[in-house]
Amino acid sequence: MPSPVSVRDTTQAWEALFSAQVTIMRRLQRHPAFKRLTMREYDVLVTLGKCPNGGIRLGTLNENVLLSQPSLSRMVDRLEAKGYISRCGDPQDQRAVLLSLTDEGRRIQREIGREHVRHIHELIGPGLEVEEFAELTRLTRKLSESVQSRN
Amino acid sequence: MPSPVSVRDTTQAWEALFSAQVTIMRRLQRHPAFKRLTMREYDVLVTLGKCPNGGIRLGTLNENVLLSQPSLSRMVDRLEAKGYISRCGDPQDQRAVLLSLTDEGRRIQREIGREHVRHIHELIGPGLEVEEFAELTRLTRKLSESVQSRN
DNA sequence: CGCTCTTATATGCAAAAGCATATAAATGCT
DNA sequence: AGCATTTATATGCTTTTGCATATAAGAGCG
Repeated sequence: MPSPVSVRDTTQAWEALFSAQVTIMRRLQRHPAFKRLTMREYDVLVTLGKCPNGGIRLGTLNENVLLSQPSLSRMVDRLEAKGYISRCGDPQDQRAVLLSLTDEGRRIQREIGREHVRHIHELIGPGLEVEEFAELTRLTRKLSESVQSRN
Repeated sequence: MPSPVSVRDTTQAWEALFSAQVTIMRRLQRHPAFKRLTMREYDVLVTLGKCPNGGIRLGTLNENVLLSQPSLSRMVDRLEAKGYISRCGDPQDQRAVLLSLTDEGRRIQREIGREHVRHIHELIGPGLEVEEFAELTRLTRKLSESVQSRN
C-alpha cells in the first residue's frame, strides 16, 4: 500500500522548512557573537558539550554537521589549536580519536550560547504561539528520527 | 506585556528545526544528481526559475541563499560560464544586473529537480502523516514570514 | 550643478571546504 | 597466523567561500 502522502506534500514541506532555515540562519549569523567563532564551529562545540565526558568520535560528530569528514577534521585542527577542543586516542580502538571540550572551550561555548539564545528568542519568539512552537519541535524531531532510522 | 513564549520554547524549536534540516540535507546531497551541480547551485537555478521573465537582481537572489554576496556573484560567474544563467544590465538602474535562466539552465534544473523531488518523497514521506506535513508547511512558512517582516 | 552619501555588484586575496587518496588499525576468512 | 577487506581519520591539492574593499551608478541636498 503506497503512502497516502503525495510528492507535493513532502516537497512543499521540505521547501518551506529549508527556506525558513535559510531565512533564520542568515539573521542569526550576523550577530556579533559569530565574529569570534563561525556558526559551524560554535555548533561543533555545542555538540561536544552535549555528549559529556569521555568524548565523541569525529565520525559521530560528523553526522550532526553539514561538512565533509576531511573538512571537519581540519576544523577540529583549528579548534584544537585555539585550545577549545582536545583530541585523544581511543584506547579501545586505536584508529579512532575521541574529541572533547576543554574548559576554555566550554567557557566560550556558553558565552556565545547565552547571546545566541537571546537572539533566537527575539527573532522567532513573536512568530508563533507557544503551542505552535511545541508542535514545530515535535514535528521536526519526529522527522529527524524517521530519517535517521532509515539508513 | 512579555511574550508568553519562553526562551526554552524558541531554542528547542530552532534546534530541532535546524537539526532536521542538517539530517535531511546530508542525505539529499548524496544523491548522484548533485554530482552535476551542487545543491546550492541547483537552489539558485530553482529560485531563478520561480521568478519568471525579466530576471531578478543578484541582491534579491542573495536573500534566498546562504552565501555572501561576493560568493554568490562568483557562483553566478560559474553558472553563466556553463551557460545556465544570463546576466543582463537593468536599463532602469545601471548598477543592477538582472539574472535569468537560459533554456539550457531551465532544462538542467528540471532534470535534477525531477530526481530530487522523488528522493525527498522517498526520504521523508514515511516520516509524518499528511496532516502533519501540512502543519509543518504552515508553521515554517508562518515563521519565515514573521522573520522577514521584522527587518 | 557639484558634492557627499548610499546602493548594487565585482575583485584581490586569505581562509575554509571538498574530492580523491593515503595511512593505519580493526575485522574476517581460510 | 596471514592476507584481503573494512573502518576511522588525515593529507595533498583544487575549488569555493568570505572579508575587505574597489568600482560605478543612483539619490539627496546645499
